[in-house]
Formats: sequence, structure tokens, C-alpha cells
Amino acid sequence: MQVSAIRPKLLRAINTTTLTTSLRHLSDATTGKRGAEQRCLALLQDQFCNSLPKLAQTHTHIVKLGLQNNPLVLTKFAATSSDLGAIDYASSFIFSPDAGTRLYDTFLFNTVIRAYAQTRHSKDRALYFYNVMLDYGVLPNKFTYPFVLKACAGLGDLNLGKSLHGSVVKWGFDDDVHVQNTMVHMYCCCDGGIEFARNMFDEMPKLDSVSWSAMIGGYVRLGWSTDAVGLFRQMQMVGVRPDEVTMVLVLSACIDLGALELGKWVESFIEKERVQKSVELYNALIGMFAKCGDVDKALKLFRNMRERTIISWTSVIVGLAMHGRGFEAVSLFDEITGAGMAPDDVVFIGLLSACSHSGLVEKGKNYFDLMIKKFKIVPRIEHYGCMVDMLCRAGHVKEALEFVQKMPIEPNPIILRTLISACHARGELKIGESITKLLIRNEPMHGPNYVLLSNIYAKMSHWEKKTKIREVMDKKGMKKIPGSTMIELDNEIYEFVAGDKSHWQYKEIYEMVDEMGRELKKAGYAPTTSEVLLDIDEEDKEDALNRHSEKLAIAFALLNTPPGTPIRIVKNLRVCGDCHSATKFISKIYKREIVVRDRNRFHHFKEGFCSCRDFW
DNA sequence: CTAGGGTTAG
Repeated sequence: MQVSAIRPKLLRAINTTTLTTSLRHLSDATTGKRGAEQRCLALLQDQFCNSLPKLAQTHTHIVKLGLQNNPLVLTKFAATSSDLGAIDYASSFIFSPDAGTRLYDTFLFNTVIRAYAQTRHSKDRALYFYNVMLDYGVLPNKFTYPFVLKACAGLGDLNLGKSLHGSVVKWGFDDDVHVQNTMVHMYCCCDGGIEFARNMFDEMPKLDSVSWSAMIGGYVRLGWSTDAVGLFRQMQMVGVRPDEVTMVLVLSACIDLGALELGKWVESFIEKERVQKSVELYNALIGMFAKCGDVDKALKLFRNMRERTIISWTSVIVGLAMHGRGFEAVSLFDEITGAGMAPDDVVFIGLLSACSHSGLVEKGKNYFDLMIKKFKIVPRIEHYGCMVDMLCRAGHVKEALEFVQKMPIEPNPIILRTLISACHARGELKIGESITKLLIRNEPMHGPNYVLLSNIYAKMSHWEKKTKIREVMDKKGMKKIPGSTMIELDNEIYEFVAGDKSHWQYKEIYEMVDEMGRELKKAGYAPTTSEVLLDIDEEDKEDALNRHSEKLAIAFALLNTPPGTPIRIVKNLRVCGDCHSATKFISKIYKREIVVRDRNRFHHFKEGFCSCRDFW
């Protein structure tokens, strides 16, 4: 990227016609250069220039006051910019040809690099200016690297990271703890960088809570939640006091594991250790309770918060959505503007998904319009995805197809799969088949796509075609993602996979599953053998269904918990139709409340019914 | 002027 390339574009975008009162005041009151500099700095201090027009006005004045070569003013100018256009503008201004090179110092570059490192999508420009800095012969200092490394973390480029690591060593900043911690974080964020992060971490002479958090965060990001919790335990053993950031990360691990008991322990730990409860930590607690199954507790925490951000609202709305409590989600959403806040694009995703899960089609359509017209939010693929899902769930497959054709952006595989499932469920098999073929052309190595096609052929009774898919999958070396179910019991997390025999209690568990099967049949349950992808006879299919990890986990829970205790399990896939129907019977026969977290949402089974009202 | 964190369709 060239500085000169950004400049003309930005200048075109700038409107310099109006002057604000403050600026007029500035120019009128100017009595001398010193006063002008002071006032100019004060103005910049107040973040006055966080929009392009204002920045341009300030620029005009800086020039008018003859301050365009004043390093202090220029640096502050760069630092004030919080939006991307403004940063581009400031940097192109600072590096304009009429500003002499002599005023470029480390501080100035650091400021520009920091501004870009903090942006969402322009971190590469931080690296660009880092290179400009070196080209100009301006030396980096120990403050430069945390900014540059943070930018690299955002880009996730391991080779770049390694070369920056080399520079850090070359300049001798590798003994600075801030730099070290940022390097651990940077490696954690790069593809395949976790080993390098761990090596750095292991070799660091002194680890503080930031170092531990960086490493724990790296594990959480990769989904290595058990290791993350392990690292947290180790941190306590070596006597480093966790702070609120550490707790946020441990809560993320709980969310991933669906570990409510562990999450509750973390909450009590926070109280006991008097960890400061920042808004972020509160939000993380809300998320943990909602996504680990206790959405009422999440609501309670939300109500008790003194200060909320839009993310707090999003967390609780998304939580309600997952539990199928759409009406509550909608009414909470309606409170947002009253609380003096503006809904953002993300909270709308939560809201639309809540409408979708609760069948609130008309409401969903209205909110979608409201989002565009009143809040001027341009819908993203996720918003369209929610709308498609909403129409599909309500059975309006034709309308969903029309909606996708009218969308201004191309549907992605997620939307196509939503449509295909709906076609499958509503008997639009021909359409489903053709979309699936299209999808497989785009994503030939994605296993679940073949499963969809296979299910469609099963429903069409095209057995030869179904067998052929199996062969294609085998030839490509693809396997179905093994279903697994986790369950927490006495501070342990147990994981079951289909047909698992590694468990110490497996004989009893399988006997229990058989007994459950007999009881269920007496109560009128019929196995849904059409869900089995394998080409085997009916009795074996039934057997395959009985080995589903979900049934193993429930049998394990029935064996090891007192009668009447609720059972909570977490699946890595969506619950299959057979398990769903079986679990309803189990909740009735064994008088247990069973809470299942699926890939997408929660199912609360009680007395033979499920909270999703068989709609998922 | 320096490090680690909370929300996102199925």
C-alpha cells in the first residue's frame, strides 16, 4: 500500500465547508504560536477529531496556524483518530511531501502504528508504517513492538510473526515482559503458532497474570478448553493471582465445555478472591450461564448489572434465543433504546435468531425492516441467514427460496444447508437434491454435505444412489464427524462417543441402554431407523441408534445420580430425530428433567415434552 | 505512547 495512494481518495471524501464553533473560537483566540499550539493540542486531546470532516477542519487550522511542521501537533493528530478514514487522513497528512522528514521520530511512528493496530480490518497498515519507519532510518523502541506484534496477531501470519520475533531479538527488546507477553499472544493467534507460543511461555523467566492469560487464551481460541482449564489450575499452583481477564478466559472454556458446575465454581472463586467484576467479566458470566443451561441465572445477573454495554444485551438475548424464549428476547430488545443505547448489527443477529427459534416470523420480518430503515444497518450474510432459517422453520420453503434469489449477496454454504434441510423436511426432494449437488461442487471436501444428499436419497428411496455416496465419501477419505456427548459429574467431565467402550462402567451402561430401550418400547416409542446412514439391516440399525453417544451419556447419568436429579448433557452435533424422540420418553418414564445442549440450541425435556416443541 | 478479555445466522 502506498501512502500517496490513500491521500487523494481521502481528500476527495473530506468536506471542509463548515467550521464548528469550537474551531472558530480557536482561531479567534489565537494570540501567538505558543497559544495556538496549546489550544490545538487541547482540542485534539478532547478527541475532537474522531470524524473525517472534523479532522479536515482541524487540518485546515493547523496549516493556517503554521503548525504543520510541529511534531507534537502531528503526533497528537494521529493519536486522536479513532475511525479508519480519520487515521488514513492523519497519516497521509503527516507523511505529505511538504512535511520535512526531519520531524519523523519514533514516537510519531509508534502513534500511527498503534492507531492502525487498533483497527479491525487495517492492521496490515500498521506493518506498512513499521516498514516505512525502518526505511526512514527511525529506530523502533520497546513501545513499538507491542503495537506491531498486536497487528501481526490480528493478521495471523506465522512467518511474519517469526520475522518480527527475529527483529525483537535483534534490537534487544526480548527481555521486556510486555514484549514477551505480546509475543506469546501473537504466536497464539497465528496459524500453527501455538507450539511457538508455548515454547516462549515455557522459557520466560517470569510469568505474570498477563502471560498466563495470553497462553490460556491461546488454548481457548483453539478449542482446547480442557487444557486451558488445566493451565489455569497450574497457574494457581505456582501462586500467580488470576485477574478478571483470566477469569473471562476460564469462563470461555466453560462455555465451550458446557460445564455449568465448573462455571458456578468460577463464579464463587471470583467472589471469594474478590476479583474485580468488570463489564467484560459480567458479560462473560452471563454468557456462561446462558450457554451452559441456566438462562434464568443469566437474566438475573443481567438485571443486577449497574452498567451495561450493547454486548451485555446481546449476550442475554442470544442466550434466550438458544433456549427458545423468543418473546422474552424480543421484549428485552425493545428495552435497548429506552436504556439510551443503539442496537448494533450483532444484537440484531441475536434477535432475529430468537424470532426464528420461536416461530415469530412476522415479528422477525418487521425487525429486519426496522434494522435497515430505522437503524441504517446494512444486513450481513448472518442476517440473511437468520431470515432464511426463520422462513424454513415455519415451513415456508418456497418463500425462503425466493428470498435467497432476491438477496443482494450470494448465499453461503450455511444458507444452502439450511435450505436443503428444509427441502428434506418438507418433501421438496427434487429441489433439495439440486441445491445439494451445487453445494457439493462448491465444497467437495465437506462431509456433512454428503450426509444431506444421502438423507434425501433415503427419503426418495433411491438406495443405489445412497450407497454410491457412501463409496464416494470413502474414496475421498471422508468420515462422518463422530458424535460425542459430554456430561459433568462430581467435578469430572466425561465424554462419550458412539459405540464407546473405553469407559470403566461400559458394561453397566450398555445394559442400562438396553433396559431403557425395553421401557421405551413399552411406552410406545418406535426407533427412527431411517436416520441411520449405514447400509445394514433394521435390527442392526436399531442397535446403532442405541449406541448414540447421547443415549450412553443419559444411561451413565441415570446410573450415577440420585432419582429426580436433572440431567445436563452437551452434544457436539445437532440432536438426531431418534434421540430427540427417545429423550422425550426417557424424561417421562424416569421422571427426570433432561437439558440437552445441541450444536445450535437447548432442548429442555420434561414429562415427555421438549421445550423446542419438536421444532429444531 | 507498551501486553492478555466480553456479543455474531445453522
